[in-house]
Amino acid sequence: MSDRARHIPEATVARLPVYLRSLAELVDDKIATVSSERLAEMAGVNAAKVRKDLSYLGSYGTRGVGYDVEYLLFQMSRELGLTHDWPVAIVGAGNLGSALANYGGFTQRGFPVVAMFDADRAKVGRRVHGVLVHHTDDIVELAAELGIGIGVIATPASAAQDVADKLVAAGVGSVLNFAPTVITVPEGVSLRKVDLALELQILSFYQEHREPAG
Amino acid sequence: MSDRARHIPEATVARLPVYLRSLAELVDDKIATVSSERLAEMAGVNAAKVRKDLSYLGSYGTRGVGYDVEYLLFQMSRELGLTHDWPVAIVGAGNLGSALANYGGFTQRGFPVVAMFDADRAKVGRRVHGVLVHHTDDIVELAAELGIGIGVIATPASAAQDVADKLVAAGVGSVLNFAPTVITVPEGVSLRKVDLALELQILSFYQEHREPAG
DNA sequence: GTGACCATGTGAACGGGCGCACTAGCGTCT
DNA sequence: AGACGCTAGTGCGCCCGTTCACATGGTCAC
Repeated sequence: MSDRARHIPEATVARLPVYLRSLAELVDDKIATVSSERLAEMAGVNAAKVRKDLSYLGSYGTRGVGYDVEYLLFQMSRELGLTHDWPVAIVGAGNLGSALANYGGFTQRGFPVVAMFDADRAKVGRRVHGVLVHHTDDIVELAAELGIGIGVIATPASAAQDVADKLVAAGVGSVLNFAPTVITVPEGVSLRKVDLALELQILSFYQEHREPAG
Repeated sequence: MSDRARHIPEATVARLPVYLRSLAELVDDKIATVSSERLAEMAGVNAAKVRKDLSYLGSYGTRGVGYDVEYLLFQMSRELGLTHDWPVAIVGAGNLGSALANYGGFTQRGFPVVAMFDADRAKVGRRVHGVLVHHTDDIVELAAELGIGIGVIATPASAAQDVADKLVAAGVGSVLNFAPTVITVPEGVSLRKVDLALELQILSFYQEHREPAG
Protein backbone atom coordinates (compact mmCIF):
# COMPACT_ATOMS: atom_id res chain seq x y z
CA MET A 1 0.00 0.00 0.00
CA SER A 2 1.47 3.36 -0.94
CA ASP A 3 2.28 5.62 1.94
CA ARG A 4 -0.46 8.09 1.28
CA ALA A 5 -2.81 9.04 -1.56
CA ARG A 6 -3.93 5.44 -1.89
CA HIS A 7 -7.33 5.19 -3.40
CA ILE A 8 -9.85 3.18 -1.41
CA PRO A 9 -12.48 1.47 -3.61
CA GLU A 10 -16.05 2.65 -3.13
CA ALA A 11 -17.20 -0.84 -2.25
CA THR A 12 -14.66 -0.93 0.56
CA VAL A 13 -15.61 2.49 1.88
CA ALA A 14 -19.22 1.36 2.09
CA ARG A 15 -18.17 -1.57 4.28
CA LEU A 16 -15.91 0.31 6.67
CA PRO A 17 -18.79 1.56 8.83
CA VAL A 18 -20.02 -2.01 9.15
CA TYR A 19 -16.65 -3.13 10.43
CA LEU A 20 -16.60 -0.12 12.71
CA ARG A 21 -19.86 -1.15 14.29
CA SER A 22 -18.61 -4.69 14.78
CA LEU A 23 -15.47 -3.39 16.43
CA ALA A 24 -17.53 -1.23 18.78
CA GLU A 25 -19.45 -4.33 19.80
CA LEU A 26 -16.21 -6.16 20.50
CA VAL A 27 -14.98 -3.30 22.67
CA ASP A 28 -18.22 -3.47 24.64
CA ASP A 29 -17.62 -7.16 25.15
CA LYS A 30 -14.08 -6.43 26.34
CA ILE A 31 -12.53 -8.45 23.56
CA ALA A 32 -9.00 -7.27 22.84
CA THR A 33 -8.12 -8.93 19.55
CA VAL A 34 -10.12 -10.23 16.62
CA SER A 35 -9.33 -12.33 13.57
CA SER A 36 -10.44 -11.44 10.07
CA GLU A 37 -12.59 -14.54 10.12
CA ARG A 38 -14.51 -13.49 13.21
CA LEU A 39 -14.87 -9.95 11.96
CA ALA A 40 -16.10 -11.28 8.63
CA GLU A 41 -18.76 -13.31 10.37
CA MET A 42 -19.93 -10.29 12.35
CA ALA A 43 -20.01 -8.07 9.29
CA GLY A 44 -21.63 -10.70 7.11
CA VAL A 45 -18.88 -10.83 4.51
CA ASN A 46 -15.99 -12.96 3.33
CA ALA A 47 -12.83 -13.13 5.46
CA ALA A 48 -10.53 -12.43 2.52
CA LYS A 49 -12.57 -9.33 1.78
CA VAL A 50 -12.12 -8.11 5.33
CA ARG A 51 -8.37 -8.52 5.10
CA LYS A 52 -8.19 -6.76 1.76
CA ASP A 53 -10.43 -3.96 2.95
CA LEU A 54 -8.42 -3.44 6.11
CA SER A 55 -5.17 -3.54 4.18
CA TYR A 56 -6.24 -0.32 2.44
CA LEU A 57 -6.08 1.39 5.81
CA GLY A 58 -2.59 0.11 6.49
CA SER A 59 -1.01 -2.96 8.04
CA TYR A 60 -2.70 -2.83 11.39
CA GLY A 61 -2.94 -6.56 12.00
CA THR A 62 -0.49 -9.01 13.50
CA ARG A 63 0.07 -12.27 11.65
CA GLY A 64 -0.76 -15.30 13.72
CA VAL A 65 -2.77 -13.15 16.13
CA GLY A 66 -5.30 -10.89 14.47
CA TYR A 67 -6.19 -7.24 14.88
CA ASP A 68 -6.04 -5.23 18.07
CA VAL A 69 -9.65 -4.17 18.44
CA GLU A 70 -9.14 -0.77 20.02
CA TYR A 71 -6.27 0.23 17.80
CA LEU A 72 -8.12 -0.79 14.65
CA LEU A 73 -11.23 1.01 15.88
CA PHE A 74 -9.21 4.16 16.34
CA GLN A 75 -7.52 3.97 12.96
CA MET A 76 -10.80 3.32 11.23
CA SER A 77 -12.54 6.17 13.01
CA ARG A 78 -9.74 8.43 11.92
CA GLU A 79 -9.96 7.27 8.34
CA LEU A 80 -13.72 7.73 8.31
CA GLY A 81 -13.37 11.22 9.71
CA LEU A 82 -15.26 10.36 12.85
CA THR A 83 -12.76 11.81 15.29
CA HIS A 84 -14.46 15.16 14.97
CA ASP A 85 -18.02 16.41 14.44
CA TRP A 86 -19.63 17.12 11.09
CA PRO A 87 -22.30 19.78 11.39
CA VAL A 88 -25.40 18.78 9.46
CA ALA A 89 -28.28 20.80 8.04
CA ILE A 90 -31.67 19.24 7.42
CA VAL A 91 -33.78 20.76 4.67
CA GLY A 92 -37.48 20.09 5.02
CA ALA A 93 -39.15 20.39 8.42
CA GLY A 94 -42.08 18.10 7.62
CA ASN A 95 -42.69 14.69 9.09
CA LEU A 96 -39.45 13.15 7.93
CA GLY A 97 -37.24 16.16 8.60
CA SER A 98 -38.65 16.55 12.11
CA ALA A 99 -38.27 12.87 12.82
CA LEU A 100 -34.65 13.03 11.74
CA ALA A 101 -34.00 16.08 13.88
CA ASN A 102 -35.65 14.42 16.85
CA TYR A 103 -33.60 11.30 16.39
CA GLY A 104 -31.02 11.79 19.09
CA GLY A 105 -28.50 9.24 17.87
CA PHE A 106 -27.76 11.72 15.14
CA THR A 107 -25.97 14.37 17.18
CA GLN A 108 -24.71 11.69 19.51
CA ARG A 109 -22.70 10.04 16.79
CA GLY A 110 -20.86 13.10 15.65
CA PHE A 111 -23.39 14.61 13.27
CA PRO A 112 -24.96 17.52 15.17
CA VAL A 113 -27.95 19.08 13.45
CA VAL A 114 -27.12 22.76 13.57
CA ALA A 115 -29.80 24.14 11.26
CA MET A 116 -33.05 23.28 9.56
CA PHE A 117 -34.63 24.86 6.52
CA ASP A 118 -38.15 24.87 5.13
CA ALA A 119 -39.91 26.61 2.26
CA ASP A 120 -43.02 27.16 4.39
CA ARG A 121 -42.74 30.56 6.11
CA ALA A 122 -45.19 29.35 8.75
CA LYS A 123 -42.54 26.93 9.95
CA VAL A 124 -39.68 29.40 9.87
CA GLY A 125 -38.70 30.55 13.34
CA ARG A 126 -39.94 27.41 15.06
CA ARG A 127 -37.62 25.08 16.84
CA VAL A 128 -37.50 21.34 16.22
CA HIS A 129 -35.66 19.45 18.94
CA GLY A 130 -34.04 22.75 19.78
CA VAL A 131 -32.93 23.47 16.22
CA LEU A 132 -34.13 26.69 14.63
CA VAL A 133 -35.93 26.47 11.28
CA HIS A 134 -34.78 28.96 8.63
CA HIS A 135 -36.22 29.70 5.22
CA THR A 136 -34.82 27.81 2.25
CA ASP A 137 -33.96 31.13 0.61
CA ASP A 138 -31.26 31.52 3.23
CA ILE A 139 -29.58 28.16 2.64
CA VAL A 140 -26.73 29.51 0.56
CA GLU A 141 -25.80 32.24 3.00
CA LEU A 142 -26.43 30.44 6.29
CA ALA A 143 -25.08 27.02 5.43
CA ALA A 144 -21.86 28.60 4.28
CA GLU A 145 -21.66 30.72 7.44
CA LEU A 146 -22.29 27.73 9.70
CA GLY A 147 -19.71 25.65 7.87
CA ILE A 148 -22.17 22.91 7.03
CA GLY A 149 -20.41 19.90 5.54
CA ILE A 150 -23.33 17.57 5.09
CA GLY A 151 -26.82 18.46 3.90
CA VAL A 152 -29.83 16.20 4.35
CA ILE A 153 -32.71 16.62 1.92
CA ALA A 154 -36.07 15.69 3.44
CA THR A 155 -38.30 17.70 1.12
CA PRO A 156 -40.91 16.60 -1.41
CA ALA A 157 -39.46 15.32 -4.66
CA SER A 158 -40.37 18.49 -6.52
CA ALA A 159 -38.10 20.67 -4.38
CA ALA A 160 -35.17 18.29 -4.06
CA GLN A 161 -33.05 19.36 -7.02
CA ASP A 162 -33.42 23.04 -6.22
CA VAL A 163 -32.44 22.41 -2.63
CA ALA A 164 -29.46 20.34 -3.72
CA ASP A 165 -28.29 23.18 -5.95
CA LYS A 166 -28.55 25.62 -3.07
CA LEU A 167 -26.63 23.32 -0.75
CA VAL A 168 -23.87 22.91 -3.30
CA ALA A 169 -23.77 26.66 -3.82
CA ALA A 170 -23.29 27.00 -0.07
CA GLY A 171 -20.21 24.82 -0.28
CA VAL A 172 -21.78 21.70 1.17
CA GLY A 173 -19.68 18.76 0.04
CA SER A 174 -21.96 15.86 0.86
CA VAL A 175 -25.66 15.38 0.30
CA LEU A 176 -27.91 12.70 1.71
CA ASN A 177 -31.15 12.58 -0.25
CA PHE A 178 -34.36 11.19 1.24
CA ALA A 179 -36.60 12.65 -1.46
CA PRO A 180 -38.01 10.04 -3.83
CA THR A 181 -36.40 11.44 -6.95
CA VAL A 182 -33.11 11.43 -8.78
CA ILE A 183 -30.98 14.47 -8.15
CA THR A 184 -27.62 15.36 -9.60
CA VAL A 185 -24.71 17.21 -8.09
CA PRO A 186 -21.48 18.50 -9.61
CA GLU A 187 -18.42 16.30 -9.67
CA GLY A 188 -16.59 16.40 -6.38
CA VAL A 189 -19.75 16.53 -4.33
CA SER A 190 -20.74 13.25 -2.68
CA LEU A 191 -24.30 12.05 -2.97
CA ARG A 192 -26.07 9.17 -1.28
CA LYS A 193 -29.71 8.35 -1.23
CA VAL A 194 -32.19 6.65 1.08
CA ASP A 195 -35.36 5.69 -0.74
CA LEU A 196 -37.98 3.60 0.99
CA ALA A 197 -40.34 3.20 -1.95
CA LEU A 198 -37.48 2.07 -4.11
CA GLU A 199 -36.40 -0.58 -1.65
CA LEU A 200 -39.91 -1.93 -1.35
CA GLN A 201 -40.27 -2.13 -5.12
CA ILE A 202 -37.00 -3.99 -5.41
CA LEU A 203 -38.23 -6.47 -2.82
CA SER A 204 -41.50 -6.69 -4.70
CA PHE A 205 -39.63 -7.80 -7.78
CA TYR A 206 -37.90 -10.65 -6.02
CA GLN A 207 -41.09 -11.56 -4.23
CA GLU A 208 -42.88 -11.74 -7.59
CA HIS A 209 -40.14 -13.89 -9.12
CA ARG A 210 -39.84 -16.18 -6.14
CA GLU A 211 -39.31 -19.86 -6.87
CA PRO A 212 -42.53 -21.70 -6.11
CA ALA A 213 -40.66 -24.77 -4.88
CA GLY A 214 -38.60 -24.87 -1.68
CA MET B 1 -33.58 -12.40 -24.68
CA SER B 2 -34.89 -15.87 -24.05
CA ASP B 3 -38.64 -16.23 -23.98
CA ARG B 4 -38.93 -16.75 -20.28
CA ALA B 5 -36.69 -17.64 -17.38
CA ARG B 6 -34.25 -14.90 -18.31
CA HIS B 7 -32.26 -13.76 -15.36
CA ILE B 8 -32.27 -10.05 -14.68
CA PRO B 9 -29.04 -8.79 -13.05
CA GLU B 10 -29.37 -7.37 -9.56
CA ALA B 11 -27.97 -4.05 -10.64
CA THR B 12 -30.67 -3.79 -13.28
CA VAL B 13 -33.44 -4.71 -10.86
CA ALA B 14 -32.31 -1.94 -8.55
CA ARG B 15 -32.66 0.58 -11.38
CA LEU B 16 -36.09 -0.51 -12.63
CA PRO B 17 -37.98 1.44 -9.94
CA VAL B 18 -36.05 4.54 -10.94
CA TYR B 19 -37.14 4.15 -14.55
CA LEU B 20 -40.66 3.46 -13.33
CA ARG B 21 -40.75 6.74 -11.49
CA SER B 22 -39.46 8.59 -14.53
CA LEU B 23 -42.12 6.99 -16.68
CA ALA B 24 -44.82 8.00 -14.21
CA GLU B 25 -43.59 11.58 -14.52
CA LEU B 26 -43.80 11.38 -18.29
CA VAL B 27 -47.35 10.08 -18.10
CA ASP B 28 -48.25 13.03 -15.88
CA ASP B 29 -46.77 15.33 -18.49
CA LYS B 30 -48.83 13.61 -21.19
CA ILE B 31 -45.75 12.53 -23.08
CA ALA B 32 -46.46 9.46 -25.22
CA THR B 33 -43.04 8.24 -26.28
CA VAL B 34 -39.58 8.54 -24.85
CA SER B 35 -36.08 7.78 -26.11
CA SER B 36 -33.50 5.88 -24.11
CA GLU B 37 -31.44 9.05 -24.07
CA ARG B 38 -34.17 11.12 -22.45
CA LEU B 39 -35.00 8.37 -20.00
CA ALA B 40 -31.34 8.05 -19.14
CA GLU B 41 -31.16 11.74 -18.38
CA MET B 42 -34.18 11.53 -16.10
CA ALA B 43 -32.88 8.47 -14.29
CA GLY B 44 -29.37 9.83 -14.01
CA VAL B 45 -27.70 7.00 -15.90
CA ASN B 46 -26.10 6.17 -19.24
CA ALA B 47 -28.37 5.70 -22.29
CA ALA B 48 -26.78 2.40 -23.28
CA LYS B 49 -27.46 1.13 -19.80
CA VAL B 50 -31.11 2.06 -20.11
CA ARG B 51 -31.43 0.15 -23.38
CA LYS B 52 -29.71 -2.91 -21.98
CA ASP B 53 -31.77 -2.79 -18.81
CA LEU B 54 -35.02 -2.47 -20.72
CA SER B 55 -34.01 -5.21 -23.12
CA TYR B 56 -34.13 -7.65 -20.20
CA LEU B 57 -37.85 -6.97 -19.96
CA GLY B 58 -38.37 -7.67 -23.64
CA SER B 59 -38.26 -5.71 -26.88
CA TYR B 60 -40.74 -3.05 -25.97
CA GLY B 61 -39.14 -0.23 -27.93
CA THR B 62 -39.56 0.81 -31.55
CA ARG B 63 -36.42 1.50 -33.54
CA GLY B 64 -36.30 5.00 -34.84
CA VAL B 65 -38.98 6.10 -32.40
CA GLY B 66 -38.35 5.14 -28.82
CA TYR B 67 -40.50 3.56 -26.13
CA ASP B 68 -44.24 3.95 -25.71
CA VAL B 69 -44.43 5.43 -22.24
CA GLU B 70 -47.68 3.86 -21.06
CA TYR B 71 -46.95 0.46 -22.47
CA LEU B 72 -43.47 0.39 -20.97
CA LEU B 73 -44.86 1.59 -17.67
CA PHE B 74 -47.35 -1.24 -17.64
CA GLN B 75 -44.83 -3.90 -18.58
CA MET B 76 -42.42 -2.66 -15.96
CA SER B 77 -45.09 -2.57 -13.27
CA ARG B 78 -45.97 -6.11 -14.13
CA GLU B 79 -42.36 -7.23 -13.99
CA LEU B 80 -41.87 -5.51 -10.64
CA GLY B 81 -44.98 -7.17 -9.26
CA LEU B 82 -46.70 -3.86 -8.69
CA THR B 83 -49.97 -4.80 -10.34
CA HIS B 84 -51.18 -6.19 -7.06
CA ASP B 85 -50.73 -5.38 -3.37
CA TRP B 86 -48.08 -6.82 -1.10
CA PRO B 87 -49.21 -6.93 2.51
CA VAL B 88 -46.49 -5.67 4.83
CA ALA B 89 -45.86 -6.20 8.52
CA ILE B 90 -43.86 -3.73 10.56
CA VAL B 91 -42.00 -5.07 13.57
CA GLY B 92 -41.20 -2.45 16.18
CA ALA B 93 -43.82 0.11 17.18
CA GLY B 94 -41.37 2.71 18.44
CA ASN B 95 -40.61 6.04 16.83
CA LEU B 96 -39.48 4.65 13.52
CA GLY B 97 -42.07 1.92 13.25
CA SER B 98 -44.88 4.32 14.04
CA ALA B 99 -43.56 6.88 11.59
CA LEU B 100 -43.47 4.23 8.89
CA ALA B 101 -47.01 3.10 9.68
CA ASN B 102 -48.22 6.67 9.63
CA TYR B 103 -46.56 7.32 6.31
CA GLY B 104 -49.56 7.07 4.03
CA GLY B 105 -47.71 6.73 0.74
CA PHE B 106 -46.89 3.27 1.94
CA THR B 107 -50.31 1.71 1.59
CA GLN B 108 -51.05 4.01 -1.29
CA ARG B 109 -48.31 2.50 -3.40
CA GLY B 110 -49.40 -1.07 -3.02
CA PHE B 111 -47.76 -1.98 0.26
CA PRO B 112 -50.58 -1.97 2.84
CA VAL B 113 -49.42 -2.31 6.43
CA VAL B 114 -51.67 -5.05 7.75
CA ALA B 115 -50.00 -5.75 11.07
CA MET B 116 -47.50 -4.39 13.55
CA PHE B 117 -45.56 -6.21 16.23
CA ASP B 118 -43.73 -5.10 19.33
CA ALA B 119 -41.99 -6.84 22.22
CA ASP B 120 -43.42 -4.37 24.73
CA ARG B 121 -46.71 -5.74 26.06
CA ALA B 122 -47.75 -2.21 26.99
CA LYS B 123 -47.94 -1.43 23.28
CA VAL B 124 -49.78 -4.60 22.30
CA GLY B 125 -53.42 -3.95 21.55
CA ARG B 126 -52.89 -0.33 20.57
CA ARG B 127 -53.56 0.89 17.08
CA VAL B 128 -51.05 2.89 15.04
CA HIS B 129 -52.61 4.60 12.05
CA GLY B 130 -55.41 2.07 12.40
CA VAL B 131 -53.10 -0.92 12.46
CA LEU B 132 -53.27 -3.21 15.47
CA VAL B 133 -50.07 -3.95 17.37
CA HIS B 134 -49.46 -7.59 18.24
CA HIS B 135 -46.79 -9.17 20.39
CA THR B 136 -43.62 -10.34 18.69
CA ASP B 137 -44.21 -13.82 20.09
CA ASP B 138 -47.10 -14.10 17.66
CA ILE B 139 -45.14 -13.18 14.53
CA VAL B 140 -44.71 -16.71 13.27
CA GLU B 141 -48.36 -17.61 13.60
CA LEU B 142 -49.97 -14.34 12.59
CA ALA B 143 -47.68 -13.33 9.74
CA ALA B 144 -48.23 -16.72 8.15
CA GLU B 145 -51.97 -16.45 8.64
CA LEU B 146 -52.13 -12.96 7.14
CA GLY B 147 -50.00 -14.01 4.18
CA ILE B 148 -47.35 -11.40 4.84
CA GLY B 149 -44.85 -11.24 1.99
CA ILE B 150 -42.66 -8.40 3.18
CA GLY B 151 -41.50 -7.75 6.73
CA VAL B 152 -40.06 -4.45 7.89
CA ILE B 153 -37.72 -4.49 10.87
CA ALA B 154 -37.82 -1.28 12.88
CA THR B 155 -36.57 -2.61 16.19
CA PRO B 156 -33.40 -1.89 18.17
CA ALA B 157 -30.33 -3.64 16.80
CA SER B 158 -30.32 -6.19 19.60
CA ALA B 159 -33.70 -7.62 18.58
CA ALA B 160 -33.25 -7.52 14.82
CA GLN B 161 -31.81 -10.97 14.15
CA ASP B 162 -34.37 -12.67 16.34
CA VAL B 163 -37.18 -10.84 14.58
CA ALA B 164 -35.74 -11.71 11.20
CA ASP B 165 -35.65 -15.37 12.17
CA LYS B 166 -39.29 -15.22 13.24
CA LEU B 167 -40.33 -13.52 10.02
CA VAL B 168 -38.55 -16.13 7.96
CA ALA B 169 -40.17 -18.88 10.00
CA ALA B 170 -43.52 -17.30 9.17
CA GLY B 171 -42.75 -17.68 5.50
CA VAL B 172 -41.97 -14.03 4.83
CA GLY B 173 -39.89 -13.90 1.67
CA SER B 174 -38.54 -10.36 1.83
CA VAL B 175 -37.11 -8.37 4.68
CA LEU B 176 -36.37 -4.68 4.85
CA ASN B 177 -34.07 -3.93 7.76
CA PHE B 178 -33.91 -0.50 9.37
CA ALA B 179 -32.07 -1.71 12.47
CA PRO B 180 -28.45 -0.59 12.59
CA THR B 181 -26.95 -4.05 12.55
CA VAL B 182 -26.09 -6.81 10.15
CA ILE B 183 -28.65 -9.56 9.97
CA THR B 184 -28.60 -12.73 7.94
CA VAL B 185 -31.40 -14.66 6.31
CA PRO B 186 -31.47 -18.08 4.61
CA GLU B 187 -30.84 -18.35 0.91
CA GLY B 188 -33.95 -17.59 -1.09
CA VAL B 189 -35.09 -14.83 1.24
CA SER B 190 -34.48 -11.29 -0.01
CA LEU B 191 -32.89 -8.77 2.30
CA ARG B 192 -32.37 -5.04 1.87
CA LYS B 193 -31.24 -2.54 4.43
CA VAL B 194 -31.75 1.13 5.13
CA ASP B 195 -29.14 2.48 7.49
CA LEU B 196 -28.91 6.16 8.20
CA ALA B 197 -25.83 6.08 10.41
CA LEU B 198 -24.00 4.08 7.81
CA GLU B 199 -24.81 6.54 5.04
CA LEU B 200 -23.63 9.45 7.13
CA GLN B 201 -20.38 7.71 7.94
CA ILE B 202 -19.76 6.98 4.29
CA LEU B 203 -20.31 10.65 3.50
CA SER B 204 -18.03 11.52 6.37
CA PHE B 205 -15.26 9.52 4.73
CA TYR B 206 -15.50 11.37 1.45
CA GLN B 207 -15.85 14.66 3.28
CA GLU B 208 -12.67 13.90 5.20
CA HIS B 209 -10.77 12.96 2.04
CA ARG B 210 -12.04 15.88 0.01
CA GLU B 211 -9.59 17.53 -2.34
CA PRO B 212 -8.58 20.84 -0.83
CA ALA B 213 -8.30 22.50 -4.25
CA GLY B 214 -11.26 23.15 -6.53
C1' DG C 1 -41.93 2.80 -53.58
C1' DT C 2 -37.54 4.35 -52.33
C1' DG C 3 -34.10 6.61 -49.70
C1' DA C 4 -32.61 9.18 -45.73
C1' DC C 5 -32.85 9.33 -40.96
C1' DC C 6 -33.20 7.83 -36.37
C1' DA C 7 -33.28 5.14 -32.14
C1' DT C 8 -33.29 0.41 -30.51
C1' DG C 9 -30.97 -3.85 -29.47
C1' DT C 10 -26.67 -6.18 -28.82
C1' DG C 11 -21.76 -8.07 -29.60
C1' DA C 12 -17.50 -7.22 -27.75
C1' DA C 13 -13.98 -4.85 -25.19
C1' DC C 14 -13.03 -3.07 -20.77
C1' DG C 15 -12.74 -2.40 -15.77
C1' DG C 16 -13.66 -3.18 -10.97
C1' DG C 17 -14.44 -6.04 -7.39
C1' DC C 18 -14.57 -10.74 -5.40
C1' DG C 19 -12.61 -14.81 -3.55
C1' DC C 20 -9.35 -18.57 -3.82
C1' DA C 21 -5.18 -20.01 -2.51
C1' DC C 22 -0.63 -19.11 -1.49
C1' DT C 23 3.16 -16.72 1.05
C1' DA C 24 5.00 -14.13 4.84
C1' DG C 25 5.69 -13.56 9.46
C1' DC C 26 4.52 -13.71 14.49
C1' DG C 27 3.79 -16.35 18.78
C1' DT C 28 4.12 -20.49 21.41
C1' DC C 29 5.32 -24.94 22.90
C1' DT C 30 8.65 -28.42 23.41
C1' DA D 1 16.73 -22.90 19.81
C1' DG D 2 13.92 -24.87 16.60
C1' DA D 3 9.66 -26.42 14.82
C1' DC D 4 4.84 -25.90 14.52
C1' DG D 5 0.50 -23.57 14.17
C1' DC D 6 -2.05 -19.74 13.24
C1' DT D 7 -3.51 -15.58 10.81
C1' DA D 8 -2.45 -11.29 8.13
C1' DG D 9 -1.40 -9.73 3.60
C1' DT D 10 -1.68 -10.33 -1.47
C1' DG D 11 -1.14 -12.11 -6.48
C1' DC D 12 -4.12 -13.96 -9.78
C1' DG D 13 -7.96 -15.64 -12.27
C1' DC D 14 -12.90 -15.12 -12.64
C1' DC D 15 -17.26 -12.95 -13.10
C1' DC D 16 -20.51 -9.27 -13.14
C1' DG D 17 -21.58 -4.94 -14.82
C1' DT D 18 -20.62 -0.98 -17.71
C1' DT D 19 -19.77 1.23 -21.98
C1' DC D 20 -18.73 1.79 -26.84
C1' DA D 21 -19.90 1.19 -31.31
C1' DC D 22 -22.33 -0.94 -34.86
C1' DA D 23 -25.84 -3.35 -37.18
C1' DT D 24 -30.82 -3.85 -37.34
C1' DG D 25 -35.05 -2.42 -38.51
C1' DG D 26 -38.61 0.79 -38.17
C1' DT D 27 -40.69 5.74 -39.72
C1' DC D 28 -41.39 9.57 -42.60
C1' DA D 29 -40.92 12.59 -46.56
C1' DC D 30 -41.28 12.95 -51.33
